[in-house]
Amino acid sequence: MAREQTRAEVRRERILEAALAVFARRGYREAAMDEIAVESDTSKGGVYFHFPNKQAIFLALLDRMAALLMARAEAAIAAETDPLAKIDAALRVVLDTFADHRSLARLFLVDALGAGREFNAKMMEIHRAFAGLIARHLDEGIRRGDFPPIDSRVAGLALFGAINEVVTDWLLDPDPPPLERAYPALRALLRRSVGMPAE
Amino acid sequence: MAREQTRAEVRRERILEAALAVFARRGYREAAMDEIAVESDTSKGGVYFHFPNKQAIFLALLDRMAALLMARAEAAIAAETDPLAKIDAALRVVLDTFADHRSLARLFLVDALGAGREFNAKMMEIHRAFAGLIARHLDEGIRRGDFPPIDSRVAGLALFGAINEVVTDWLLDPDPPPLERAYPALRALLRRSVGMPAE
Amino acid sequence: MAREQTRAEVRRERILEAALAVFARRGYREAAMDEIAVESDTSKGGVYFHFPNKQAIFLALLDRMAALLMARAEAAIAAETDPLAKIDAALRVVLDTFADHRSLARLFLVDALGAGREFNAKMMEIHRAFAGLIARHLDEGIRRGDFPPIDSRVAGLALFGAINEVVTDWLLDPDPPPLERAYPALRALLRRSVGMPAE
Amino acid sequence: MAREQTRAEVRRERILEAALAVFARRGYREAAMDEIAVESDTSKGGVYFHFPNKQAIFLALLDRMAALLMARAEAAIAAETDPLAKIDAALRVVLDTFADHRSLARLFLVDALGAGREFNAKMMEIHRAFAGLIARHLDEGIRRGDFPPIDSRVAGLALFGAINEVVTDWLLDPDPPPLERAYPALRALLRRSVGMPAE
DNA sequence: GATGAATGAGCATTCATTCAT
DNA sequence: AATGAATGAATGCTCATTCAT
Repeated sequence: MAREQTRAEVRRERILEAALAVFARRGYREAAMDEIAVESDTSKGGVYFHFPNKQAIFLALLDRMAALLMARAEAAIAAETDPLAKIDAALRVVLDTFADHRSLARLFLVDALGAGREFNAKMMEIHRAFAGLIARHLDEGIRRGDFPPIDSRVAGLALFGAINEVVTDWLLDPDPPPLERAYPALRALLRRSVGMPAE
Repeated sequence: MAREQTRAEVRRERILEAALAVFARRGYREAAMDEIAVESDTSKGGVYFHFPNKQAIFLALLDRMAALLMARAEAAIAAETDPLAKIDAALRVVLDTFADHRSLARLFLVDALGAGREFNAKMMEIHRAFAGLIARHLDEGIRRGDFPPIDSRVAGLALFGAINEVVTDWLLDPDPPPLERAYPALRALLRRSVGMPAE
Repeated sequence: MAREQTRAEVRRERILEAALAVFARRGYREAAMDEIAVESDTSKGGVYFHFPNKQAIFLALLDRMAALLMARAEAAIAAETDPLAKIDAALRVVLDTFADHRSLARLFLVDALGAGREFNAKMMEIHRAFAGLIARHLDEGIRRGDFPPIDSRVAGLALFGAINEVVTDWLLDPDPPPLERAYPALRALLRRSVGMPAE
Repeated sequence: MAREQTRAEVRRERILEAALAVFARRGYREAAMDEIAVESDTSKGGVYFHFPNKQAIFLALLDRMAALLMARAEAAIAAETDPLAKIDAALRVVLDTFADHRSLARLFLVDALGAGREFNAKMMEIHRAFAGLIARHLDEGIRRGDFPPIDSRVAGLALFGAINEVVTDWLLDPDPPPLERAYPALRALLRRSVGMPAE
């Protein structure tokens, strides 16, 4: 039976939350453990009791955010049956999630990539997870004859990258237009790229 | 007639070269000015005589690399007349250039993004320059009736992002397959995305 | 009852002591944080844990020395009732204190002034505190009819400056005569300047 | 016959002027040779051709300013016959000169003292020159029976210091009242200190 | 479990001075 | 005489990590 969270778990959670805020505010390199400790209402030693080092905290956050986004995308996809509707749904979820959490998205898409080579492996894993999700649905569409055949690994990456870039551009723009505005064009492009009519 | 480079220009060049090597080896944050000085066979003070700070060196390199890549792509495009051939040519140039300079590409596509928020503006500028190049040719194709209409700004970003992601995946892979292998699928996808047949 | 000093307080004290020695030996600008750390048997980081920067250490020392000197002067003054005796007592304390701590006096009277414009405000504050002390007693003497009236603010500064200069001359002299030797003349001058007979 | 200044002399002069401006603006330590070079419309190498090092420039300026001030004071004194009038005249000259050249006075009275121990000897020399000037006139007054006897060396220092402090206080005050306002009180004090009536 | 203190390697930058041309 | 380049020692400060209590 799931007991109440132990005190340790609560503390751990508080640290993660604080770290997310600090990383989002400062970026990975600029974030100081001191600040995370203060923001989580703990001592520096306390933080190190729960996490072996700074990297581990960041990694934990990456994992958690990736899992969340994946789960949302999967759910949205599962709720639809039509392959085109699935594409639409997933795209919408991703765009909405990022639009709602700008600084988080920035951390995830921009800072994490260059946070240091130690993160490269993890980032590859995450990117591949998303690209793989797309690829799996492509494969299924291809199998069912909805889409013409294509190297789904590369295609998955490419489609993921296409969305990524549009979001990233929006992230780096100091005075960005609403992200939704990119939706129709992106949708048309993605559809056509898999052999469907834009509309 | 262009006179020989002055001593200062030669030195400046040597510093940039050395910096490129060091940045590629270590990433931006890990690169030490000391190492750049040693590698360029200069003193630290000498480096600072030619560049005001570390950032400026990195920025100079980014600019230079972006210009080079843009020029190559433009040239390849200009050499073709058929819109589809233009796409092929540009894609090929980009893939080939990155494939030939892996660590440079890594610096450019991966490290630079997260090098610190001071670089975000410059990165946006560079990404937009490439996306804009694609967008211009899309617009022309649309105007000539080759492609169906689309929001070319978003499409340019998306296509740039698609290529980017494929290259980035290859960069982060510690044991990557040849990058050319991705070419056919990427080509098919790009073609279809602008309303052309895959073949 | 005052508990024993905490470990932190002890360490802080040790750093201040070491800093005083180093500043006195080298002057403010030449003093290196490294040296202070070594001399206080701490690490550089340790010093920075207790003080935010070099300036703060120097400021703390200035404050402390000023307070000490002021307290001694006040005590000596309080121990006398006759206004002339008060002047004598204060003058004696100041001269004795400086004579006993030559390098400290040098730091205080010579180096601190030119340590950088950041210290100007603090130095003005300290000088004014001493001049103010003198001015207060002048005012009282004037009120009691012991001295003829005068602008006590200016007079306080002037008298402080007079003592200052005699001490400073002694400080800058590489082979100085005993400072006490200046006492009789200084005493006569100060007395006369406030309208009292030299003897 | 004094030929026109050689080009070298002109250049030397320009450097001194520029240096004065820079030192007055930044203080000794903060002043960079680079800035002096630029401000004197020369190259750094050029500056070093005319002066062996930074110290030498500062020393030259100190000498020149001290000589100027001394000369003015001597002239003012020589123009009077009455000893009291001489005191008044000299005091007035000093106060006026400093009031007219605030940043220069700051350099001279504040920064120079703490510019580094290398300047201590020179500063002692300068201070003693002024104190000596006062002492000489005191001695003459004593010899003529105008003033009661006193140790004129100490008295000279003290009187110089008194003026100094009043000026210094005015210099360090970010929002100072006119310096002349201190004149009457200072005058009364100085007169009394040498045994003369305040008025 | 938690804390405050302590550590120390690491680093960008400054600047007086030198010197080949 | 003059210049622009080059030098390199010097230094304040940061920060992830450790550890005694």
